[in-house]
Amino acid sequence: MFSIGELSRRTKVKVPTIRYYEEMGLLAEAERTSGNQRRYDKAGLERLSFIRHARDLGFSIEAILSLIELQDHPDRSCETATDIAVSQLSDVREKIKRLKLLEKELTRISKGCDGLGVSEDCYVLASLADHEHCENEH
Amino acid sequence: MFSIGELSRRTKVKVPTIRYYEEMGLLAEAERTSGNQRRYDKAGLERLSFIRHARDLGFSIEAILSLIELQDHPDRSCETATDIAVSQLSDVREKIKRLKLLEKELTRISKGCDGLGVSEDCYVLASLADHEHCENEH
DNA sequence: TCTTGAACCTCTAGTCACTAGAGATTGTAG
DNA sequence: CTACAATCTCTAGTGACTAGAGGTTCAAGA
Repeated sequence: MFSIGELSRRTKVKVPTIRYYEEMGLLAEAERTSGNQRRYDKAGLERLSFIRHARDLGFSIEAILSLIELQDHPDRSCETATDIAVSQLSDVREKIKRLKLLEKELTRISKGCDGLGVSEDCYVLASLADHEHCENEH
Repeated sequence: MFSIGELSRRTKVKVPTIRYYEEMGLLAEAERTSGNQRRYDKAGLERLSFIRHARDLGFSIEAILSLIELQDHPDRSCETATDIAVSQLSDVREKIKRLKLLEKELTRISKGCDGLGVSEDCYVLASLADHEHCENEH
């Protein structure tokens, strides 16, 4: 059994975030000492690692809740879990696509400027003001 | 002179968002009719287009405020504007890098599942629980 | 001129996923 | 036994909006 601080150290999840996850129902309510402090065991550590990993992968709290519910009802099909992962994947791909367009435009914008003064028609500001300069939609 | 709704239509920025931008100091306080409704002209339209474009590119409200301040003091060097754009660009590149790693892992995860049931050791859940499965850091 | 109803106004509260701080209590090392 | 770090609960703040309540104004048609 270890404290919330120890759990935090082991999982790299901040203490207030752990309490927040508990409040959100991602973590079961922890056991308490006689003095009301939370104590955790291996199971708690594993569940928090799961949550942390899923958050790192960009899953929302809500999606993680579904995943956890699934874990707690192993009779159900795994399809839902796959669906959640697949939808997450398409989200990620969409984001990559958008960001690449932005990268292209930002590269163009930040290259164009000679640093001589805004009055000399700064390319950065002009580019942002005028969408016509863009080579792609966004 | 046109109304906030018309401005919204032309810039594709929602009405409450326009009011929010005004409150945040991104837009100057609009002129008002005798009945207290906002009226805008070409200058307002251009500034809002600028803001919208910058937001689309992922610039924060704060960054946009700096950019606007720069526009209002054309005596200053353009370097700051370039700096802001360059830092935005490196943010974007960092995000792309991270997302590509996630894409890889999510692809691996969502391929592994046969949909036969969570009890059969669902690959999605197992992968999320155990970081060791990852082929890369994150 | 009057009426209708869409568009406008302000204000407060909610969203997501935390983060920060106050003020009180508990656990533990020396 | 004493310090003091760590914990507790609670409230409020973050960013960039979004939603809703309840009231007012504008503009077009009769």
